[in-house]
Amino acid sequence: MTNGIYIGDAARQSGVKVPTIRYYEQIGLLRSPLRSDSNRRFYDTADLRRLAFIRHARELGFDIEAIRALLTLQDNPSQSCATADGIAKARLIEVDQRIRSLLALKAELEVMIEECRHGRVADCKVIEVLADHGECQHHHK
Amino acid sequence: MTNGIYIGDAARQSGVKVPTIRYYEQIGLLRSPLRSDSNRRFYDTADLRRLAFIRHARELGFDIEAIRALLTLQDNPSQSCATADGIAKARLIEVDQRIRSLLALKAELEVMIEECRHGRVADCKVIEVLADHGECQHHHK
DNA sequence: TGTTGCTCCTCCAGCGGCTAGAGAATGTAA
DNA sequence: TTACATTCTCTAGCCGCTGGAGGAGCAACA
Repeated sequence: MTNGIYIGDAARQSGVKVPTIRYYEQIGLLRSPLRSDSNRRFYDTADLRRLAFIRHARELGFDIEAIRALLTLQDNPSQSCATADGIAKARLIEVDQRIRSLLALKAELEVMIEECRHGRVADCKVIEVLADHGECQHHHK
Repeated sequence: MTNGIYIGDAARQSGVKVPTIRYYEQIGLLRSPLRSDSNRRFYDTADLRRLAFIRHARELGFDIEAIRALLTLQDNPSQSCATADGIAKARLIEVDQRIRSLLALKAELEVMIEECRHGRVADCKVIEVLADHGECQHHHK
Protein backbone atom coordinates (compact mmCIF):
# COMPACT_ATOMS: atom_id res chain seq x y z
CA MET A 1 0.00 0.00 0.00
CA THR A 2 1.28 3.43 -0.84
CA ASN A 3 -0.97 5.06 1.76
CA GLY A 4 1.19 3.74 4.57
CA ILE A 5 1.98 0.82 6.79
CA TYR A 6 0.06 -1.07 9.42
CA ILE A 7 0.67 -0.64 13.11
CA GLY A 8 2.71 -3.82 13.40
CA ASP A 9 5.25 -2.61 10.85
CA ALA A 10 5.22 0.83 12.42
CA ALA A 11 6.05 -0.85 15.71
CA ARG A 12 8.89 -2.86 14.20
CA GLN A 13 10.33 0.13 12.37
CA SER A 14 10.05 2.58 15.24
CA GLY A 15 10.91 0.27 18.10
CA VAL A 16 7.72 1.26 19.92
CA LYS A 17 5.37 -1.59 20.80
CA VAL A 18 1.93 -1.85 19.23
CA PRO A 19 -0.10 -1.21 22.40
CA THR A 20 2.21 1.65 23.27
CA ILE A 21 1.56 3.30 19.91
CA ARG A 22 -2.17 3.03 20.51
CA TYR A 23 -1.63 4.40 24.01
CA TYR A 24 0.24 7.41 22.63
CA GLU A 25 -2.63 8.05 20.28
CA GLN A 26 -5.08 7.77 23.15
CA ILE A 27 -3.29 10.34 25.29
CA GLY A 28 -2.98 12.67 22.33
CA LEU A 29 0.75 12.42 21.83
CA LEU A 30 0.23 11.06 18.34
CA ARG A 31 -2.47 12.23 15.95
CA SER A 32 -5.17 9.74 15.00
CA PRO A 33 -3.89 8.19 11.78
CA LEU A 34 -5.84 7.44 8.64
CA ARG A 35 -7.71 4.15 8.62
CA SER A 36 -8.13 1.47 5.97
CA ASP A 37 -11.59 0.34 4.84
CA SER A 38 -11.48 -2.30 7.53
CA ASN A 39 -10.59 0.25 10.19
CA ARG A 40 -6.87 -0.48 10.42
CA ARG A 41 -4.47 2.31 11.21
CA PHE A 42 -2.16 3.53 8.46
CA TYR A 43 1.08 5.22 9.34
CA ASP A 44 3.29 7.29 7.06
CA THR A 45 6.90 8.34 7.34
CA ALA A 46 6.02 11.50 9.27
CA ASP A 47 4.35 9.32 11.90
CA LEU A 48 7.40 7.08 12.01
CA ARG A 49 9.66 10.05 12.61
CA ARG A 50 7.40 11.28 15.38
CA LEU A 51 7.43 7.84 16.96
CA ALA A 52 11.20 7.66 16.75
CA PHE A 53 11.38 11.08 18.34
CA ILE A 54 9.18 9.95 21.18
CA ARG A 55 11.03 6.72 21.70
CA HIS A 56 14.36 8.41 21.80
CA ALA A 57 13.13 11.08 24.17
CA ARG A 58 11.64 8.41 26.46
CA GLU A 59 14.95 6.55 26.43
CA LEU A 60 16.60 9.78 27.46
CA GLY A 61 14.21 9.90 30.40
CA PHE A 62 11.97 12.78 29.32
CA ASP A 63 8.51 12.31 30.74
CA ILE A 64 5.40 12.44 28.61
CA GLU A 65 4.60 16.06 29.41
CA ALA A 66 8.09 17.20 28.48
CA ILE A 67 7.78 15.32 25.21
CA ARG A 68 4.40 16.85 24.59
CA ALA A 69 5.97 20.27 25.06
CA LEU A 70 8.81 19.44 22.70
CA LEU A 71 6.42 18.13 20.08
CA THR A 72 4.31 21.26 20.34
CA LEU A 73 7.43 23.30 19.72
CA GLN A 74 8.26 21.12 16.79
CA ASP A 75 4.78 21.69 15.35
CA ASN A 76 5.11 25.46 15.75
CA PRO A 77 8.66 26.07 14.58
CA SER A 78 8.46 29.84 14.62
CA GLN A 79 8.49 30.00 18.41
CA SER A 80 11.46 30.67 20.58
CA CYS A 81 13.77 27.84 21.35
CA ALA A 82 14.23 28.80 24.99
CA THR A 83 11.58 26.36 26.15
CA ALA A 84 13.21 23.38 24.51
CA ASP A 85 16.53 24.50 25.88
CA GLY A 86 15.07 24.77 29.37
CA ILE A 87 13.60 21.29 29.22
CA ALA A 88 16.94 19.86 28.15
CA LYS A 89 18.80 21.72 30.88
CA ALA A 90 16.43 20.47 33.55
CA ARG A 91 17.01 16.95 32.31
CA LEU A 92 20.76 17.44 32.40
CA ILE A 93 20.65 18.37 36.07
CA GLU A 94 18.54 15.32 36.87
CA VAL A 95 20.81 13.06 34.88
CA ASP A 96 23.92 14.36 36.61
CA GLN A 97 22.30 13.72 39.94
CA ARG A 98 21.40 10.18 39.02
CA ILE A 99 24.83 9.40 37.71
CA ARG A 100 26.35 10.55 40.95
CA SER A 101 24.11 8.42 43.12
CA LEU A 102 24.49 5.40 40.86
CA LEU A 103 28.25 5.68 41.13
CA ALA A 104 27.97 5.75 44.92
CA LEU A 105 25.69 2.74 44.74
CA LYS A 106 28.09 0.90 42.47
CA ALA A 107 30.91 1.38 44.93
CA GLU A 108 28.71 0.13 47.70
CA LEU A 109 27.60 -2.95 45.80
CA GLU A 110 31.20 -3.75 44.98
CA VAL A 111 32.13 -3.59 48.63
CA MET A 112 29.20 -5.82 49.48
CA ILE A 113 30.15 -8.40 46.91
CA GLU A 114 33.84 -8.21 47.70
CA GLU A 115 33.25 -8.83 51.39
CA CYS A 116 30.77 -11.61 50.93
CA ARG A 117 32.87 -14.74 51.02
CA HIS A 118 30.10 -17.25 50.40
CA GLY A 119 29.79 -18.11 54.04
CA ARG A 120 26.56 -18.17 55.98
CA VAL A 121 24.18 -15.25 55.96
CA ALA A 122 25.17 -14.45 59.50
CA ASP A 123 28.55 -13.31 58.15
CA CYS A 124 27.24 -11.84 54.93
CA LYS A 125 28.08 -8.23 54.30
CA VAL A 126 25.47 -7.78 51.61
CA ILE A 127 22.79 -7.65 54.23
CA GLU A 128 24.87 -5.87 56.80
CA VAL A 129 25.79 -3.04 54.52
CA LEU A 130 22.18 -2.56 53.61
CA ALA A 131 21.05 -2.59 57.22
CA ASP A 132 23.77 -0.35 58.61
CA HIS A 133 23.85 2.39 56.10
CA GLY A 134 20.34 3.55 56.87
CA GLU A 135 21.34 4.28 60.43
CA CYS A 136 24.53 6.20 59.92
CA GLN A 137 23.90 8.31 56.85
CA HIS A 138 20.81 10.19 55.85
CA HIS A 139 21.47 11.75 52.51
CA HIS A 140 17.83 11.93 51.46
CA LYS A 141 17.50 13.34 47.99
CA MET B 1 5.77 4.68 76.00
CA THR B 2 8.30 1.96 76.47
CA ASN B 3 6.39 -0.39 74.18
CA GLY B 4 7.40 1.62 71.15
CA ILE B 5 6.68 4.61 69.01
CA TYR B 6 3.80 5.66 66.84
CA ILE B 7 3.87 5.45 63.09
CA GLY B 8 4.55 9.16 62.64
CA ASP B 9 7.76 8.96 64.67
CA ALA B 10 8.70 5.75 62.95
CA ALA B 11 8.29 7.58 59.67
CA ARG B 12 10.43 10.51 60.81
CA GLN B 13 13.14 8.25 62.21
CA SER B 14 13.29 5.86 59.29
CA GLY B 15 12.75 8.30 56.47
CA VAL B 16 9.87 6.20 55.15
CA LYS B 17 6.55 8.01 54.84
CA VAL B 18 3.57 7.02 56.94
CA PRO B 19 1.38 5.67 54.12
CA THR B 20 4.38 3.83 52.72
CA ILE B 21 4.93 2.08 56.03
CA ARG B 22 1.32 0.97 56.04
CA TYR B 23 1.71 -0.13 52.44
CA TYR B 24 4.75 -2.24 53.32
CA GLU B 25 2.74 -3.88 56.06
CA GLN B 26 -0.09 -4.52 53.64
CA ILE B 27 2.12 -6.29 51.11
CA GLY B 28 3.74 -8.32 53.86
CA LEU B 29 7.15 -6.72 53.76
CA LEU B 30 6.77 -5.60 57.35
CA ARG B 31 5.12 -7.67 60.09
CA SER B 32 1.92 -6.32 61.58
CA PRO B 33 3.09 -4.41 64.62
CA LEU B 34 1.57 -4.42 68.09
CA ARG B 35 -1.31 -2.02 68.59
CA SER B 36 -2.18 0.33 71.40
CA ASP B 37 -5.55 0.12 73.18
CA SER B 38 -6.89 2.58 70.69
CA ASN B 39 -5.63 0.54 67.75
CA ARG B 40 -2.53 2.57 66.93
CA ARG B 41 0.52 0.84 65.62
CA PHE B 42 3.56 0.58 67.88
CA TYR B 43 6.99 0.17 66.39
CA ASP B 44 10.15 -0.94 68.19
CA THR B 45 13.79 -0.59 67.26
CA ALA B 46 13.78 -3.88 65.32
CA ASP B 47 11.03 -2.46 63.14
CA LEU B 48 13.00 0.73 62.66
CA ARG B 49 16.04 -1.22 61.55
CA ARG B 50 13.93 -3.19 59.12
CA LEU B 51 12.45 0.02 57.74
CA ALA B 52 15.87 1.57 57.36
CA PHE B 53 17.00 -1.57 55.58
CA ILE B 54 14.09 -1.36 53.18
CA ARG B 55 14.56 2.33 52.54
CA HIS B 56 18.22 1.96 51.82
CA ALA B 57 17.64 -1.00 49.54
CA ARG B 58 14.94 0.93 47.67
CA GLU B 59 17.32 3.86 47.25
CA LEU B 60 19.80 1.44 45.80
CA GLY B 61 17.18 0.42 43.28
CA PHE B 62 16.34 -3.05 44.56
CA ASP B 63 12.75 -3.90 43.77
CA ILE B 64 10.31 -5.13 46.37
CA GLU B 65 10.75 -8.79 45.50
CA ALA B 66 14.52 -8.58 45.81
CA ILE B 67 14.10 -6.89 49.17
CA ARG B 68 11.66 -9.55 50.25
CA ALA B 69 14.25 -12.17 49.35
CA LEU B 70 16.97 -10.34 51.27
CA LEU B 71 14.72 -9.97 54.30
CA THR B 72 13.88 -13.66 54.22
CA LEU B 73 17.58 -14.42 54.24
CA GLN B 74 18.04 -12.03 57.11
CA ASP B 75 15.30 -13.81 59.04
CA ASN B 76 16.84 -17.22 58.41
CA PRO B 77 20.53 -16.51 58.99
CA SER B 78 21.65 -20.12 58.80
CA GLN B 79 21.16 -20.26 55.04
CA SER B 80 23.82 -19.88 52.46
CA CYS B 81 24.81 -16.39 51.55
CA ALA B 82 25.03 -17.20 47.86
CA THR B 83 21.52 -15.95 47.21
CA ALA B 84 22.17 -12.53 48.70
CA ASP B 85 25.42 -12.39 46.82
CA GLY B 86 23.59 -13.25 43.59
CA ILE B 87 21.03 -10.53 44.11
CA ALA B 88 23.73 -7.97 44.71
CA LYS B 89 25.69 -9.09 41.65
CA ALA B 90 22.64 -8.86 39.43
CA ARG B 91 22.07 -5.35 40.69
CA LEU B 92 25.68 -4.42 40.02
CA ILE B 93 25.34 -5.40 36.39
CA GLU B 94 22.16 -3.38 36.03
CA VAL B 95 23.70 -0.39 37.74
CA ASP B 96 26.75 -0.48 35.53
CA GLN B 97 24.52 -0.60 32.51
CA ARG B 98 22.52 2.37 33.66
CA ILE B 99 25.56 4.43 34.46
CA ARG B 100 26.87 3.83 30.97
CA SER B 101 23.68 4.86 29.25
CA LEU B 102 23.23 7.87 31.51
CA LEU B 103 26.73 9.02 30.65
CA ALA B 104 25.91 8.71 26.97
CA LEU B 105 22.73 10.62 27.57
CA LYS B 106 24.55 13.32 29.47
CA ALA B 107 26.94 13.82 26.60
CA GLU B 108 24.02 14.05 24.23
CA LEU B 109 22.18 16.57 26.36
CA GLU B 110 25.31 18.68 26.63
CA VAL B 111 25.67 18.76 22.87
CA MET B 112 22.02 19.68 22.51
CA ILE B 113 22.32 22.53 24.97
CA GLU B 114 25.64 23.70 23.64
CA GLU B 115 24.36 23.94 20.11
CA CYS B 116 21.11 25.61 20.98
CA ARG B 117 21.82 29.27 20.60
CA HIS B 118 18.43 30.59 21.64
CA GLY B 119 17.32 31.11 18.10
CA ARG B 120 14.06 29.89 16.68
CA VAL B 121 12.91 26.32 17.06
CA ALA B 122 13.57 25.76 13.39
CA ASP B 123 17.29 25.97 14.14
CA CYS B 124 17.14 24.29 17.52
CA LYS B 125 19.32 21.27 17.94
CA VAL B 126 17.49 20.02 21.00
CA ILE B 127 14.66 18.85 18.82
CA GLU B 128 16.82 17.85 15.90
CA VAL B 129 19.04 15.61 17.95
CA LEU B 130 16.02 13.91 19.39
CA ALA B 131 14.44 13.40 16.00
CA ASP B 132 17.52 12.23 14.15
CA HIS B 133 18.99 9.81 16.56
CA GLY B 134 16.07 7.44 16.40
CA GLU B 135 16.65 6.92 12.71
CA CYS B 136 20.36 6.28 12.64
CA GLN B 137 21.01 4.25 15.75
CA HIS B 138 19.02 1.40 17.18
CA HIS B 139 20.76 0.34 20.35
CA HIS B 140 17.62 -1.07 21.98
CA LYS B 141 18.39 -2.48 25.38
C1' DT C 1 -14.20 -22.88 -1.42
C1' DG C 2 -12.86 -23.76 2.80
C1' DT C 3 -9.90 -23.32 6.70
C1' DT C 4 -5.71 -22.22 8.96
C1' DG C 5 -3.17 -18.66 11.01
C1' DC C 6 -1.84 -14.16 11.46
C1' DT C 7 -2.74 -9.36 12.28
C1' DC C 8 -5.71 -6.02 13.61
C1' DC C 9 -9.63 -3.87 16.25
C1' DT C 10 -11.88 -2.21 20.93
C1' DC C 11 -12.34 -2.33 25.64
C1' DC C 12 -10.93 -2.98 30.06
C1' DA C 13 -8.01 -4.70 33.89
C1' DG C 14 -3.59 -4.89 35.96
C1' DC C 15 1.36 -3.93 36.96
C1' DG C 16 4.81 -1.59 40.52
C1' DG C 17 5.33 1.37 44.14
C1' DC C 18 3.50 4.33 46.09
C1' DT C 19 0.39 8.81 47.20
C1' DA C 20 -3.69 11.28 48.41
C1' DG C 21 -8.22 11.83 50.05
C1' DA C 22 -12.59 11.00 52.80
C1' DG C 23 -14.50 10.44 57.12
C1' DA C 24 -14.18 8.96 61.78
C1' DA C 25 -11.85 8.20 66.16
C1' DT C 26 -8.57 9.08 69.27
C1' DG C 27 -4.57 11.93 71.65
C1' DT C 28 -2.31 16.28 73.34
C1' DA C 29 -1.81 21.23 74.62
C1' DA C 30 -3.44 25.76 76.01
C1' DT D 1 -13.25 22.82 76.66
C1' DT D 2 -11.92 23.63 72.57
C1' DA D 3 -8.76 23.25 69.08
C1' DC D 4 -5.62 20.88 66.43
C1' DA D 5 -2.74 16.95 65.30
C1' DT D 6 -2.37 12.32 64.63
C1' DT D 7 -4.05 8.07 63.78
C1' DC D 8 -7.27 4.69 61.82
C1' DT D 9 -9.61 2.25 57.55
C1' DC D 10 -10.89 2.25 53.00
C1' DT D 11 -10.75 3.51 48.39
C1' DA D 12 -9.13 5.65 44.30
C1' DG D 13 -5.59 7.68 41.66
C1' DC D 14 -0.84 8.45 39.75
C1' DC D 15 2.51 7.21 35.48
C1' DG D 16 3.57 4.73 31.56
C1' DC D 17 2.64 1.25 29.90
C1' DT D 18 1.30 -4.11 29.25
C1' DG D 19 -1.63 -7.93 28.55
C1' DG D 20 -5.86 -10.33 27.82
C1' DA D 21 -10.63 -11.22 26.07
C1' DG D 22 -13.41 -11.54 22.28
C1' DG D 23 -14.18 -10.50 17.65
C1' DA D 24 -13.24 -8.96 12.63
C1' DG D 25 -10.53 -9.16 8.62
C1' DC D 26 -7.10 -10.74 5.37
C1' DA D 27 -3.64 -13.64 2.90
C1' DA D 28 -2.12 -18.15 1.41
C1' DC D 29 -2.57 -22.61 0.36
C1' DA D 30 -5.01 -27.09 -0.61
